[in-house]
Amino acid sequence: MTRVDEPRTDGGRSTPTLEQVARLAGVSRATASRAVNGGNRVSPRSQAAVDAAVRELGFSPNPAARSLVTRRTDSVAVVVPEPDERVFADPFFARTLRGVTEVLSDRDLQLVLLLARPGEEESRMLRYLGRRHVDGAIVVSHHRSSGLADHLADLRLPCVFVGRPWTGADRVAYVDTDNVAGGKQATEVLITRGCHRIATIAGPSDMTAGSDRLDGWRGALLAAGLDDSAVEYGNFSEEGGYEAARRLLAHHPDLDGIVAASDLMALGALTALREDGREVPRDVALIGYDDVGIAERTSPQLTTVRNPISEMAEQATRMLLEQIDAGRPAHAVRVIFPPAVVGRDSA
Amino acid sequence: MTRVDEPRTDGGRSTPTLEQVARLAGVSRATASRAVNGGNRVSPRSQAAVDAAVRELGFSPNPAARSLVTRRTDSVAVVVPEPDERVFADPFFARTLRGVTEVLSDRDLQLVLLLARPGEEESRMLRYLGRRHVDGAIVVSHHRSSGLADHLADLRLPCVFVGRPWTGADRVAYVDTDNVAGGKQATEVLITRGCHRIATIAGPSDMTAGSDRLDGWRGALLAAGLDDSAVEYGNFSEEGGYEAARRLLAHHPDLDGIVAASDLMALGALTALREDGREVPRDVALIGYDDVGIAERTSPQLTTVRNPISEMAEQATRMLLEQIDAGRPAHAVRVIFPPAVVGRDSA
DNA sequence: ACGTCGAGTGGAAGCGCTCCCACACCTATC
DNA sequence: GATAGGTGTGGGAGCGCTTCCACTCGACGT
Repeated sequence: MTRVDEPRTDGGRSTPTLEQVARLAGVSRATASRAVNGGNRVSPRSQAAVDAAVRELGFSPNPAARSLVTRRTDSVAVVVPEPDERVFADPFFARTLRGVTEVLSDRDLQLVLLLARPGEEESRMLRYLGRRHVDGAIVVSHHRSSGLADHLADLRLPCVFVGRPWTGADRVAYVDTDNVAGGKQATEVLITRGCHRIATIAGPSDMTAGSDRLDGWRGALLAAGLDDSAVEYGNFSEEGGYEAARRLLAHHPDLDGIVAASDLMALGALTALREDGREVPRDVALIGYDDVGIAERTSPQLTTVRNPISEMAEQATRMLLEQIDAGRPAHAVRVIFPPAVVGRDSA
Repeated sequence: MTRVDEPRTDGGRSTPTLEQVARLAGVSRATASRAVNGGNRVSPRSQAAVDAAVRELGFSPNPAARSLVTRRTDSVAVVVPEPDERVFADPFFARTLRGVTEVLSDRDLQLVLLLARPGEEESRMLRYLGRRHVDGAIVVSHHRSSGLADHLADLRLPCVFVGRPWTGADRVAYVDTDNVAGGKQATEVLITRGCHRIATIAGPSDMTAGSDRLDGWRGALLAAGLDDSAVEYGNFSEEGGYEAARRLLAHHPDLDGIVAASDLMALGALTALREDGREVPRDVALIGYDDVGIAERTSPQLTTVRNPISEMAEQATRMLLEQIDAGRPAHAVRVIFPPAVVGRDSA
């Protein structure tokens, strides 16, 4: 009984092709293709035959072959040009991602997460995008990020930025919150409260969110005729906030209000204030920014400014889908969401 | 029919193909292909000509066309069958992802992150994997997850699980830590300390990490001739730990030691103990698990058990690459890492 | 001088799919 | 009855790439 062994490379069973489906269903490959893709202009009879064949063979279309001809990949990238892994710890990022997947799942598009630290990884990422491995990209840009917006505009790849990019903001679409307004509102809360000496712990100056919030703080103070010299910078982290607060206390011992550009920095400030024997909000009123979970766990609970993160992400994704649908060229639209003060106990 | 060949759709400039590169370089498409792909069996002359043409045209190979023939996609998935977005907040996850990208970047493979809540999203994910959109998958499986291991084994898709899967553990490769040993070691710390009434706040029983650590706890107690009846379950979260600790205190007021299956749960227990007027570690010794950032921020600082998370992820990825390189069939290897107690102040 | 070899090359055959087109075949409409 | 329009269908031409194969051509042994 000499039996010729099955080809071992595939374990005997190679993946079925549309050709085989068509043959089994007794139709042409063209009809089988139509049936598989939603059944436009296919008779119920053929449709049923193809469906049965697909089931029997366990057929699933080869995405490479498909996108070779359709010129679509049915996947979009979420680009995170972030130097360190703290992004993950950042609830902002998680929510953004959820917002994106939410919208994407309606359309059966796949999400490809591209993490890239600046440098070699970033250029690899640009290469990846340049090959049009994806139909479009959502860029969660926290940083000045080496002209990513311009790069993508040059590539003519549909893309939407979450958060205004530093450069190339006029060439790509983006969604953002009005950070100037948010900084202003936060400051006004303290002004209304009767604070006279209001400091700020600003975010990194290489991030639009940081510098915009600082501008808002400044605008509110000037409008109220107050001094705007008490500024210290932090990197959005708790430690940064702690250090900045200590510097503020050293240079401006008379301060009675602090606007922090993030809840984590406010948390650090809280510690510094406590150490300095100042009670919040009695001695110093404090307001944070972001309202992503931390603010309600501090004591006192943090008054803060909330951004509609999920909505932003969903909006960005919808805008991306529009671009993808409406042919390649991107359009420099922008959508700005309003922030909202969430009053709690610290101010 | 006279065809008017006016490709306006591309705005004049369509992406260059290998054909054009070859023509410009004065070689055949075959040679151009070889030159582009590492230049095997290509004369320096041809190589230089092709390189120049590639640069001039800004050519980048079409990945769809390439994978249609090579049958590789040069990308691997990280699968996260997690019901909610807390995964992102989990430092464990972030570190895993970093470990994976670390190894992947050496090989110019792209990471595709697949998030899927059980249910519709999960079946979409399986479809995606079934189409062999990726060359392989790393599964970060926290859950009993509907027989994912079996599914993937059926698909004959190279894959490695991080954390032993509940079912199908004999059909897929996985890396894990020895959670039984970890639970045992943690418990032994308390025993050595002189605790007599040692309770545990166990992880969810639908996760191998949870049930293994519980087994370790039990084993240590029995070996020491101690009672193993003080068990409460939590979902690895702070709140869960708090509630579990309260139940423990109610049912076993004489307890003098608690082994928590996660640092977050230990944190919750810390609060419950404080509320109950018990001092840690004087009245009750407490030990956590994971050592991912939280443990050193509590007061007292948490004694805990550390897992080599990055190493696990890197190992898993390397194993996946081996599978991918060595043809399709997966091999049911397993690599178990040892946990290590990190002594701090709480026990 | 002969064969032999390996390096370098181009022709051409696909990979599996979509979609244009031509062609039936059926109603409506005038 | 002829014209128009719609529907379902299959043939076939690619999409852009890799790779098998056949071939040439110098360099080398004998």
